[in-house]
Amino acid sequence: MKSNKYQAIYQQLVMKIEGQDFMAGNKLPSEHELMELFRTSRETVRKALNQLAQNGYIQKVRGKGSIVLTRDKFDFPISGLVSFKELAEKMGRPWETVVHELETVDGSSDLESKLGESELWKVVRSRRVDDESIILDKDYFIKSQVPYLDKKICTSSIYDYLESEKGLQIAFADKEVTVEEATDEDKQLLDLNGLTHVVVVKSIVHLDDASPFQFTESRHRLDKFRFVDFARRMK
Amino acid sequence: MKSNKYQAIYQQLVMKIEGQDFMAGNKLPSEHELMELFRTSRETVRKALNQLAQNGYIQKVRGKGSIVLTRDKFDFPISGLVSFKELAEKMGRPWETVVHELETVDGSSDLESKLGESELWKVVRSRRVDDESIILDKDYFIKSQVPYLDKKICTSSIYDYLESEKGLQIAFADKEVTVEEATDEDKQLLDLNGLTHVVVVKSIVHLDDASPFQFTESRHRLDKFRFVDFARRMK
DNA sequence: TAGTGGTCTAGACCACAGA
DNA sequence: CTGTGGTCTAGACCACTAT
Repeated sequence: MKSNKYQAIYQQLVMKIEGQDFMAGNKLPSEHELMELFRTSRETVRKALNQLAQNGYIQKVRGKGSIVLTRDKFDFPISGLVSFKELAEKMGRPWETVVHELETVDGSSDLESKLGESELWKVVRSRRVDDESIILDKDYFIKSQVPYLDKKICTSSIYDYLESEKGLQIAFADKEVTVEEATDEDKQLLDLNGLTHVVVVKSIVHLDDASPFQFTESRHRLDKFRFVDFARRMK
Repeated sequence: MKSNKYQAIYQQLVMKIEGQDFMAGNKLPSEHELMELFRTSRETVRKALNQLAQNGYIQKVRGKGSIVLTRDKFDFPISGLVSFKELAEKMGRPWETVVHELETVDGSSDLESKLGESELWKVVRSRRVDDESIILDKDYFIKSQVPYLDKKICTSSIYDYLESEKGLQIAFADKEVTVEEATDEDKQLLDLNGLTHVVVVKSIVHLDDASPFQFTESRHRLDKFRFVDFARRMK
Protein backbone atom coordinates (compact mmCIF):
# COMPACT_ATOMS: atom_id res chain seq x y z
CA MET A 1 0.00 0.00 0.00
CA LYS A 2 2.68 2.42 1.08
CA SER A 3 5.67 3.11 -1.09
CA ASN A 4 7.85 3.65 1.98
CA LYS A 5 10.77 1.30 1.92
CA TYR A 6 10.94 0.75 5.66
CA GLN A 7 7.22 0.03 5.92
CA ALA A 8 7.49 -2.48 3.12
CA ILE A 9 10.35 -4.19 4.96
CA TYR A 10 8.33 -4.10 8.18
CA GLN A 11 5.36 -5.74 6.51
CA GLN A 12 7.45 -8.46 4.91
CA LEU A 13 9.09 -9.26 8.24
CA VAL A 14 5.70 -9.33 9.98
CA MET A 15 4.45 -11.83 7.42
CA LYS A 16 7.51 -14.01 7.90
CA ILE A 17 7.15 -13.92 11.67
CA GLU A 18 3.42 -14.64 11.61
CA GLY A 19 4.01 -17.35 9.02
CA GLN A 20 6.58 -18.92 11.38
CA ASP A 21 9.41 -18.45 8.88
CA PHE A 22 11.13 -16.79 11.80
CA MET A 23 10.32 -18.80 14.91
CA ALA A 24 9.69 -17.32 18.35
CA GLY A 25 12.80 -17.46 20.50
CA ASN A 26 15.13 -17.45 17.51
CA LYS A 27 17.01 -14.47 16.22
CA LEU A 28 16.20 -12.39 13.18
CA PRO A 29 18.99 -11.92 10.62
CA SER A 30 21.36 -9.17 11.75
CA GLU A 31 20.87 -5.60 10.61
CA HIS A 32 23.84 -6.00 8.28
CA GLU A 33 22.31 -9.09 6.67
CA LEU A 34 18.89 -7.46 6.33
CA MET A 35 20.63 -4.47 4.78
CA GLU A 36 22.02 -6.64 1.99
CA LEU A 37 18.85 -8.73 1.77
CA PHE A 38 16.67 -5.69 1.12
CA ARG A 39 19.42 -3.73 -0.66
CA THR A 40 19.03 -0.68 1.53
CA SER A 41 20.85 1.33 4.17
CA ARG A 42 21.18 0.34 7.78
CA GLU A 43 19.07 3.20 9.18
CA THR A 44 16.19 2.12 6.97
CA VAL A 45 16.47 -1.46 8.22
CA ARG A 46 16.56 -0.09 11.75
CA LYS A 47 13.35 1.88 11.24
CA ALA A 48 11.58 -1.33 10.26
CA LEU A 49 13.08 -3.19 13.23
CA ASN A 50 12.06 -0.43 15.64
CA GLN A 51 8.51 -0.71 14.40
CA LEU A 52 8.63 -4.47 14.94
CA ALA A 53 9.88 -3.92 18.47
CA GLN A 54 7.19 -1.33 19.22
CA ASN A 55 4.48 -3.67 18.08
CA GLY A 56 5.78 -6.50 20.18
CA TYR A 57 7.13 -8.74 17.44
CA ILE A 58 10.78 -8.63 18.47
CA GLN A 59 13.02 -7.52 21.28
CA LYS A 60 16.35 -5.99 20.32
CA VAL A 61 19.33 -6.86 22.50
CA ARG A 62 22.63 -5.06 22.07
CA GLY A 63 25.52 -7.31 21.19
CA LYS A 64 23.22 -10.25 20.53
CA GLY A 65 20.58 -9.52 17.94
CA SER A 66 16.81 -9.22 17.53
CA ILE A 67 14.86 -11.97 19.25
CA VAL A 68 11.46 -13.00 17.89
CA LEU A 69 8.82 -12.92 20.63
CA THR A 70 5.83 -15.20 21.14
CA ARG A 71 2.61 -13.62 19.99
CA ASP A 72 0.22 -16.14 21.56
CA LYS A 73 -0.99 -13.62 24.08
CA PHE A 74 -2.17 -11.33 21.32
CA ASP A 75 -5.05 -13.43 20.04
CA PHE A 76 -7.41 -10.62 20.91
CA PRO A 77 -5.64 -7.31 20.49
CA ILE A 78 -7.73 -4.32 21.46
CA SER A 79 -4.87 -2.12 22.48
CA GLY A 80 -4.80 1.02 20.43
CA LEU A 81 -7.55 2.44 18.33
CA VAL A 82 -10.16 -0.17 17.50
CA SER A 83 -13.70 0.57 16.42
CA PHE A 84 -16.55 -1.72 17.35
CA LYS A 85 -16.84 -2.85 13.77
CA GLU A 86 -13.20 -3.89 13.56
CA LEU A 87 -13.51 -5.65 16.89
CA ALA A 88 -16.64 -7.57 15.94
CA GLU A 89 -15.13 -8.64 12.64
CA LYS A 90 -11.99 -9.83 14.37
CA MET A 91 -14.10 -11.94 16.70
CA GLY A 92 -15.89 -13.44 13.72
CA ARG A 93 -19.22 -13.08 15.48
CA PRO A 94 -22.47 -11.82 14.00
CA TRP A 95 -23.15 -8.41 15.49
CA GLU A 96 -25.67 -5.67 15.26
CA THR A 97 -25.86 -1.97 16.01
CA VAL A 98 -28.99 -0.23 17.28
CA VAL A 99 -29.20 3.56 17.05
CA HIS A 100 -31.14 5.05 19.97
CA GLU A 101 -30.41 8.74 19.54
CA LEU A 102 -29.04 10.93 16.77
CA GLU A 103 -29.37 14.63 17.39
CA THR A 104 -27.63 17.96 17.60
CA VAL A 105 -26.90 19.31 21.05
CA ASP A 106 -25.21 22.24 22.67
CA GLY A 107 -22.30 20.80 24.55
CA SER A 108 -22.42 21.05 28.29
CA SER A 109 -19.65 23.11 29.82
CA ASP A 110 -17.91 19.86 30.66
CA LEU A 111 -17.87 18.65 27.08
CA GLU A 112 -17.01 22.06 25.69
CA SER A 113 -13.88 22.22 27.76
CA LYS A 114 -12.84 18.89 26.31
CA LEU A 115 -13.71 19.50 22.67
CA GLY A 116 -13.56 23.29 22.60
CA GLU A 117 -16.77 23.61 20.59
CA SER A 118 -20.44 23.97 21.40
CA GLU A 119 -22.28 22.56 18.36
CA LEU A 120 -22.10 18.80 18.64
CA TRP A 121 -23.65 15.64 17.26
CA LYS A 122 -24.83 13.26 19.94
CA VAL A 123 -25.09 9.61 18.92
CA VAL A 124 -26.23 6.85 21.27
CA ARG A 125 -25.88 3.28 20.03
CA SER A 126 -26.01 -0.16 21.59
CA ARG A 127 -24.06 -3.12 20.29
CA ARG A 128 -25.58 -6.58 20.17
CA VAL A 129 -23.66 -9.84 19.97
CA ASP A 130 -25.35 -13.24 20.36
CA ASP A 131 -28.72 -11.51 20.86
CA GLU A 132 -27.53 -9.54 23.87
CA SER A 133 -26.83 -5.82 24.15
CA ILE A 134 -23.44 -5.67 25.79
CA ILE A 135 -22.02 -2.25 24.90
CA LEU A 136 -23.59 1.20 25.03
CA ASP A 137 -21.70 3.83 23.03
CA LYS A 138 -22.35 7.53 23.55
CA ASP A 139 -20.47 9.60 20.99
CA TYR A 140 -20.16 13.35 20.58
CA PHE A 141 -18.74 14.75 17.32
CA ILE A 142 -17.83 18.33 16.55
CA LYS A 143 -20.37 19.50 13.97
CA SER A 144 -17.97 21.78 12.12
CA GLN A 145 -15.79 18.74 11.42
CA VAL A 146 -18.69 16.37 10.71
CA PRO A 147 -21.49 18.41 9.10
CA TYR A 148 -23.64 15.46 8.07
CA LEU A 149 -24.70 12.22 9.75
CA ASP A 150 -27.69 9.94 9.34
CA LYS A 151 -29.03 6.78 10.88
CA LYS A 152 -27.66 4.58 8.14
CA ILE A 153 -24.11 5.83 8.64
CA CYS A 154 -24.44 5.34 12.39
CA THR A 155 -25.68 1.80 11.93
CA SER A 156 -22.64 0.78 9.94
CA SER A 157 -19.37 2.49 10.83
CA ILE A 158 -19.02 6.23 11.38
CA TYR A 159 -15.25 5.87 11.17
CA ASP A 160 -15.39 4.21 7.76
CA TYR A 161 -17.59 7.07 6.57
CA LEU A 162 -15.34 9.76 8.00
CA GLU A 163 -12.15 8.25 6.64
CA SER A 164 -13.38 7.29 3.19
CA GLU A 165 -15.95 10.00 2.44
CA LYS A 166 -14.64 12.97 4.36
CA GLY A 167 -10.92 12.18 4.29
CA LEU A 168 -10.56 12.75 8.01
CA GLN A 169 -7.53 11.01 9.44
CA ILE A 170 -7.67 9.80 13.02
CA ALA A 171 -4.30 10.17 14.71
CA PHE A 172 -4.51 9.25 18.36
CA ALA A 173 -6.77 8.92 21.37
CA ASP A 174 -6.57 9.35 25.12
CA LYS A 175 -8.47 6.67 26.98
CA GLU A 176 -9.57 6.25 30.56
CA VAL A 177 -10.97 3.01 31.93
CA THR A 178 -13.05 3.02 35.12
CA VAL A 179 -15.97 1.14 36.64
CA GLU A 180 -19.21 2.90 37.50
CA GLU A 181 -22.58 2.00 38.89
CA ALA A 182 -25.05 1.21 36.15
CA THR A 183 -27.40 4.10 35.38
CA ASP A 184 -31.08 3.78 34.53
CA GLU A 185 -30.11 4.26 30.90
CA ASP A 186 -27.65 1.37 31.12
CA LYS A 187 -30.31 -0.87 32.65
CA GLN A 188 -32.75 0.09 29.94
CA LEU A 189 -30.52 -0.29 26.91
CA LEU A 190 -28.19 -3.11 27.98
CA ASP A 191 -28.92 -6.68 28.99
CA LEU A 192 -27.23 -6.45 32.35
CA ASN A 193 -28.68 -9.66 33.86
CA GLY A 194 -28.68 -8.08 37.29
CA LEU A 195 -25.13 -6.77 37.19
CA THR A 196 -24.87 -3.53 39.16
CA HIS A 197 -21.80 -1.99 37.52
CA VAL A 198 -20.46 -1.29 34.03
CA VAL A 199 -16.95 -0.72 32.72
CA VAL A 200 -16.70 2.79 31.29
CA VAL A 201 -14.12 3.68 28.65
CA LYS A 202 -13.95 7.40 27.98
CA SER A 203 -11.84 8.62 25.14
CA ILE A 204 -10.97 11.78 23.29
CA VAL A 205 -10.06 11.21 19.66
CA HIS A 206 -7.79 13.62 17.78
CA LEU A 207 -7.16 14.18 14.12
CA ASP A 208 -3.84 14.21 12.30
CA ASP A 209 -3.46 17.94 12.88
CA ALA A 210 -3.84 17.44 16.65
CA SER A 211 -7.33 18.95 16.91
CA PRO A 212 -9.79 16.97 19.05
CA PHE A 213 -12.99 16.08 17.24
CA GLN A 214 -14.77 13.34 19.13
CA PHE A 215 -15.59 12.41 22.69
CA THR A 216 -16.81 8.89 23.35
CA GLU A 217 -18.16 7.14 26.40
CA SER A 218 -18.33 3.39 25.89
CA ARG A 219 -20.18 1.47 28.59
CA HIS A 220 -19.48 -2.28 28.68
CA ARG A 221 -21.14 -5.12 30.51
CA LEU A 222 -18.60 -6.31 33.09
CA ASP A 223 -18.40 -9.91 32.00
CA LYS A 224 -17.87 -9.04 28.34
CA PHE A 225 -15.08 -6.58 28.84
CA ARG A 226 -11.45 -7.21 28.01
CA PHE A 227 -8.62 -4.80 27.40
CA VAL A 228 -5.13 -5.73 26.28
CA ASP A 229 -2.16 -3.45 26.67
CA PHE A 230 1.40 -3.78 25.56
CA ALA A 231 3.63 -1.51 27.61
CA ARG A 232 7.22 -0.93 26.70
CA ARG A 233 9.76 0.81 28.84
CA MET A 234 11.15 3.56 26.66
CA LYS A 235 14.63 4.68 27.57
CA MET B 1 21.88 11.01 33.59
CA LYS B 2 22.34 9.65 30.10
CA SER B 3 25.11 10.90 27.87
CA ASN B 4 22.97 10.33 24.77
CA LYS B 5 22.56 13.54 22.93
CA TYR B 6 19.01 12.93 21.76
CA GLN B 7 17.82 11.93 25.23
CA ALA B 8 19.36 15.07 26.66
CA ILE B 9 17.51 17.13 24.05
CA TYR B 10 14.30 15.23 24.82
CA GLN B 11 14.61 15.93 28.53
CA GLN B 12 15.31 19.62 28.01
CA LEU B 13 12.28 19.95 25.74
CA VAL B 14 10.10 18.07 28.25
CA MET B 15 11.16 20.51 30.95
CA LYS B 16 10.38 23.48 28.76
CA ILE B 17 6.96 22.08 27.86
CA GLU B 18 6.07 21.20 31.45
CA GLY B 19 7.40 24.56 32.59
CA GLN B 20 5.10 26.25 30.04
CA ASP B 21 8.03 27.76 28.15
CA PHE B 22 6.38 26.14 25.17
CA MET B 23 2.62 26.58 25.52
CA ALA B 24 0.04 23.99 24.54
CA GLY B 25 -1.40 24.73 21.13
CA ASN B 26 1.69 26.57 19.98
CA LYS B 27 4.39 25.19 17.77
CA LEU B 28 7.82 24.01 18.79
CA PRO B 29 10.79 25.54 16.95
CA SER B 30 11.31 23.79 13.62
CA GLU B 31 13.70 20.88 13.30
CA HIS B 32 16.15 23.15 11.52
CA GLU B 33 16.06 25.68 14.34
CA LEU B 34 16.44 22.99 17.01
CA MET B 35 19.35 21.62 15.01
CA GLU B 36 21.20 24.90 15.31
CA LEU B 37 20.02 25.49 18.86
CA PHE B 38 21.45 22.18 20.09
CA ARG B 39 24.33 22.17 17.57
CA THR B 40 23.53 18.74 16.26
CA SER B 41 22.30 16.92 13.17
CA ARG B 42 18.70 16.79 12.05
CA GLU B 43 18.26 13.03 12.60
CA THR B 44 19.30 13.48 16.22
CA VAL B 45 16.77 16.27 16.70
CA ARG B 46 14.16 14.04 15.07
CA LYS B 47 14.87 11.20 17.50
CA ALA B 48 14.13 13.53 20.39
CA LEU B 49 10.97 14.82 18.70
CA ASN B 50 9.75 11.30 17.98
CA GLN B 51 10.13 10.47 21.63
CA LEU B 52 8.13 13.59 22.54
CA ALA B 53 5.40 12.52 20.12
CA GLN B 54 5.31 8.98 21.48
CA ASN B 55 4.92 10.22 25.01
CA GLY B 56 2.09 12.54 24.06
CA TYR B 57 3.89 15.86 24.44
CA ILE B 58 3.65 16.94 20.81
CA GLN B 59 1.96 16.06 17.55
CA LYS B 60 4.04 16.37 14.40
CA VAL B 61 2.25 17.67 11.33
CA ARG B 62 3.94 17.57 7.94
CA GLY B 63 4.33 20.94 6.32
CA LYS B 64 3.35 22.75 9.51
CA GLY B 65 5.48 21.86 12.47
CA SER B 66 5.31 20.21 15.87
CA ILE B 67 2.31 21.24 17.95
CA VAL B 68 2.52 21.15 21.75
CA LEU B 69 -0.38 19.16 23.21
CA THR B 70 -2.29 19.73 26.43
CA ARG B 71 -1.22 17.38 29.17
CA ASP B 72 -4.11 18.12 31.58
CA LYS B 73 -5.60 14.70 31.03
CA PHE B 74 -2.47 13.04 32.30
CA ASP B 75 -2.78 14.03 35.93
CA PHE B 76 -2.88 10.36 36.86
CA PRO B 77 -0.84 8.40 34.38
CA ILE B 78 -0.86 4.66 34.98
CA SER B 79 -0.29 3.71 31.40
CA GLY B 80 2.90 1.76 31.03
CA LEU B 81 4.87 0.12 33.75
CA VAL B 82 4.05 1.57 37.15
CA SER B 83 4.65 -0.17 40.43
CA PHE B 84 2.31 0.32 43.36
CA LYS B 85 4.96 2.32 45.17
CA GLU B 86 5.38 4.78 42.30
CA LEU B 87 1.60 5.06 42.01
CA ALA B 88 1.06 5.70 45.71
CA GLU B 89 3.80 8.29 45.79
CA LYS B 90 2.33 10.06 42.80
CA MET B 91 -1.02 10.22 44.55
CA GLY B 92 0.66 11.71 47.58
CA ARG B 93 -1.38 9.49 49.88
CA PRO B 94 -0.12 7.54 52.86
CA TRP B 95 -0.13 3.88 51.91
CA GLU B 96 0.78 0.58 53.40
CA THR B 97 1.66 -2.89 52.15
CA VAL B 98 0.70 -6.07 53.99
CA VAL B 99 2.48 -9.32 53.08
CA HIS B 100 0.17 -12.32 53.38
CA GLU B 101 2.25 -15.02 51.72
CA LEU B 102 5.90 -15.40 50.76
CA GLU B 103 6.86 -18.89 49.72
CA THR B 104 8.42 -21.08 47.08
CA VAL B 105 6.05 -23.03 44.87
CA ASP B 106 6.18 -25.37 41.93
CA GLY B 107 4.44 -23.52 39.15
CA SER B 108 1.21 -25.01 37.96
CA SER B 109 1.21 -26.13 34.36
CA ASP B 110 -0.59 -22.92 33.52
CA LEU B 111 2.07 -20.70 35.02
CA GLU B 112 4.91 -22.81 33.67
CA SER B 113 3.70 -22.31 30.15
CA LYS B 114 3.76 -18.57 30.74
CA LEU B 115 7.09 -18.29 32.52
CA GLY B 116 8.80 -21.42 31.22
CA GLU B 117 10.13 -22.39 34.68
CA SER B 118 8.89 -24.45 37.58
CA GLU B 119 10.65 -23.02 40.65
CA LEU B 120 8.84 -19.83 41.55
CA TRP B 121 8.44 -17.34 44.34
CA LYS B 122 4.84 -16.67 45.25
CA VAL B 123 4.13 -13.34 46.93
CA VAL B 124 0.68 -12.23 48.02
CA ARG B 125 0.32 -8.66 49.22
CA SER B 126 -2.55 -6.30 49.87
CA ARG B 127 -2.29 -2.54 49.50
CA ARG B 128 -3.93 -0.20 51.96
CA VAL B 129 -4.79 3.43 51.35
CA ASP B 130 -6.88 5.49 53.77
CA ASP B 131 -7.22 2.47 56.06
CA GLU B 132 -8.84 0.31 53.40
CA SER B 133 -7.38 -2.65 51.52
CA ILE B 134 -8.15 -1.90 47.91
CA ILE B 135 -5.65 -3.93 45.87
CA LEU B 136 -4.57 -7.56 46.16
CA ASP B 137 -1.35 -8.37 44.33
CA LYS B 138 -0.34 -11.94 43.60
CA ASP B 139 3.15 -12.09 42.12
CA TYR B 140 5.17 -15.03 40.84
CA PHE B 141 8.90 -14.57 40.23
CA ILE B 142 11.29 -17.01 38.59
CA LYS B 143 13.59 -18.21 41.33
CA SER B 144 16.64 -18.57 39.12
CA GLN B 145 16.37 -14.86 38.33
CA VAL B 146 15.46 -13.79 41.88
CA PRO B 147 17.25 -16.16 44.29
CA TYR B 148 16.52 -14.21 47.45
CA LEU B 149 13.46 -12.42 48.82
CA ASP B 150 12.30 -11.61 52.33
CA LYS B 151 9.34 -9.95 53.99
CA LYS B 152 11.11 -6.63 54.35
CA ILE B 153 11.83 -6.40 50.63
CA CYS B 154 8.23 -7.32 49.82
CA THR B 155 6.91 -4.66 52.19
CA SER B 156 8.82 -1.90 50.45
CA SER B 157 9.35 -2.31 46.71
CA ILE B 158 10.50 -5.51 45.06
CA TYR B 159 11.23 -3.59 41.88
CA ASP B 160 13.52 -1.13 43.64
CA TYR B 161 15.39 -4.08 45.13
CA LEU B 162 15.67 -5.91 41.80
CA GLU B 163 16.83 -2.88 39.87
CA SER B 164 19.26 -1.43 42.40
CA GLU B 165 20.59 -4.56 44.11
CA LYS B 166 20.39 -7.19 41.41
CA GLY B 167 20.80 -4.95 38.36
CA LEU B 168 17.82 -6.52 36.63
CA GLN B 169 16.38 -4.27 33.95
CA ILE B 170 12.66 -4.46 33.28
CA ALA B 171 11.93 -3.96 29.60
CA PHE B 172 8.26 -4.43 28.86
CA ALA B 173 5.01 -6.03 30.00
CA ASP B 174 1.91 -7.50 28.45
CA LYS B 175 -1.23 -6.60 30.36
CA GLU B 176 -4.79 -7.81 30.26
CA VAL B 177 -7.63 -6.07 32.08
CA THR B 178 -10.84 -7.95 32.85
CA VAL B 179 -13.53 -8.04 35.54
CA GLU B 180 -14.12 -11.19 37.59
CA GLU B 181 -16.37 -12.26 40.42
CA ALA B 182 -14.73 -11.74 43.76
CA THR B 183 -13.23 -14.94 45.20
CA ASP B 184 -13.29 -15.92 48.86
CA GLU B 185 -9.68 -14.77 49.08
CA ASP B 186 -10.67 -11.36 47.70
CA LYS B 187 -13.44 -11.06 50.25
CA GLN B 188 -11.09 -12.02 53.02
CA LEU B 189 -8.15 -9.79 52.17
CA LEU B 190 -9.87 -6.76 50.62
CA ASP B 191 -12.41 -4.35 52.06
CA LEU B 192 -14.99 -4.93 49.36
CA ASN B 193 -17.94 -3.30 51.15
CA GLY B 194 -20.33 -5.73 49.54
CA LEU B 195 -19.04 -5.34 45.98
CA THR B 196 -19.37 -8.61 44.09
CA HIS B 197 -16.70 -8.12 41.41
CA VAL B 198 -13.07 -7.05 41.15
CA VAL B 199 -11.00 -5.64 38.29
CA VAL B 200 -8.21 -8.06 37.45
CA VAL B 201 -5.01 -6.89 35.76
CA LYS B 202 -2.82 -9.79 34.68
CA SER B 203 0.62 -9.04 33.37
CA ILE B 204 3.76 -10.78 32.23
CA VAL B 205 6.91 -8.76 32.79
CA HIS B 206 10.00 -9.30 30.66
CA LEU B 207 13.63 -8.35 31.13
CA ASP B 208 15.87 -6.45 28.74
CA ASP B 209 17.01 -9.68 27.10
CA ALA B 210 13.38 -10.63 26.34
CA SER B 211 13.14 -13.40 28.94
CA PRO B 212 9.94 -13.38 31.01
CA PHE B 213 10.59 -13.34 34.74
CA GLN B 214 7.41 -12.33 36.54
CA PHE B 215 3.71 -13.01 36.36
CA THR B 216 1.39 -10.75 38.31
CA GLU B 217 -2.29 -10.79 39.04
CA SER B 218 -3.46 -7.52 40.51
CA ARG B 219 -7.01 -7.51 41.86
CA HIS B 220 -8.54 -4.07 42.37
CA ARG B 221 -11.68 -2.94 44.14
CA LEU B 222 -14.00 -1.68 41.39
CA ASP B 223 -14.53 1.81 42.70
CA LYS B 224 -10.82 2.47 43.19
CA PHE B 225 -9.69 1.37 39.78
CA ARG B 226 -8.54 3.67 37.03
CA PHE B 227 -6.47 2.97 33.97
CA VAL B 228 -5.21 5.57 31.52
CA ASP B 229 -4.07 4.75 28.03
CA PHE B 230 -2.52 6.85 25.35
CA ALA B 231 -3.03 5.21 21.96
CA ARG B 232 -1.32 6.50 18.89
CA ARG B 233 -2.05 5.43 15.37
CA MET B 234 1.25 4.23 14.00
CA LYS B 235 1.50 4.40 10.24
C1' DT C 1 38.78 -10.55 18.42
C1' DA C 2 34.67 -10.44 15.46
C1' DG C 3 29.90 -9.52 15.31
C1' DT C 4 26.02 -7.37 17.19
C1' DG C 5 22.94 -3.30 17.96
C1' DG C 6 23.08 2.10 19.57
C1' DT C 7 24.24 6.66 18.37
C1' DC C 8 25.53 10.38 15.34
C1' DT C 9 26.69 12.97 11.14
C1' DA C 10 26.04 15.69 6.68
C1' DG C 11 24.07 15.50 3.08
C1' DA C 12 19.98 14.47 -0.46
C1' DC C 13 15.30 14.30 -2.36
C1' DC C 14 10.33 14.17 -1.50
C1' DA C 15 5.36 15.56 0.06
C1' DC C 16 2.72 18.88 2.05
C1' DA C 17 0.99 23.65 3.93
C1' DG C 18 0.67 28.38 3.48
C1' DA C 19 1.43 33.07 1.69
C1' DC D 1 7.62 30.13 -3.93
C1' DT D 2 9.58 29.06 0.92
C1' DG D 3 9.47 26.41 4.98
C1' DT D 4 7.94 22.46 7.15
C1' DG D 5 8.37 17.47 8.39
C1' DG D 6 9.19 12.39 6.07
C1' DT D 7 12.34 9.31 3.98
C1' DC D 8 16.80 7.58 2.62
C1' DT D 9 21.82 7.15 2.11
C1' DA D 10 26.81 5.93 3.28
C1' DG D 11 29.56 6.38 6.11
C1' DA D 12 31.65 6.70 11.32
C1' DC D 13 32.46 5.53 16.16
C1' DC D 14 30.85 3.37 20.39
C1' DA D 15 29.09 -0.37 23.84
C1' DC D 16 28.07 -4.78 24.47
C1' DT D 17 28.19 -10.22 23.77
C1' DA D 18 30.24 -14.03 22.48
C1' DT D 19 34.27 -17.06 21.39
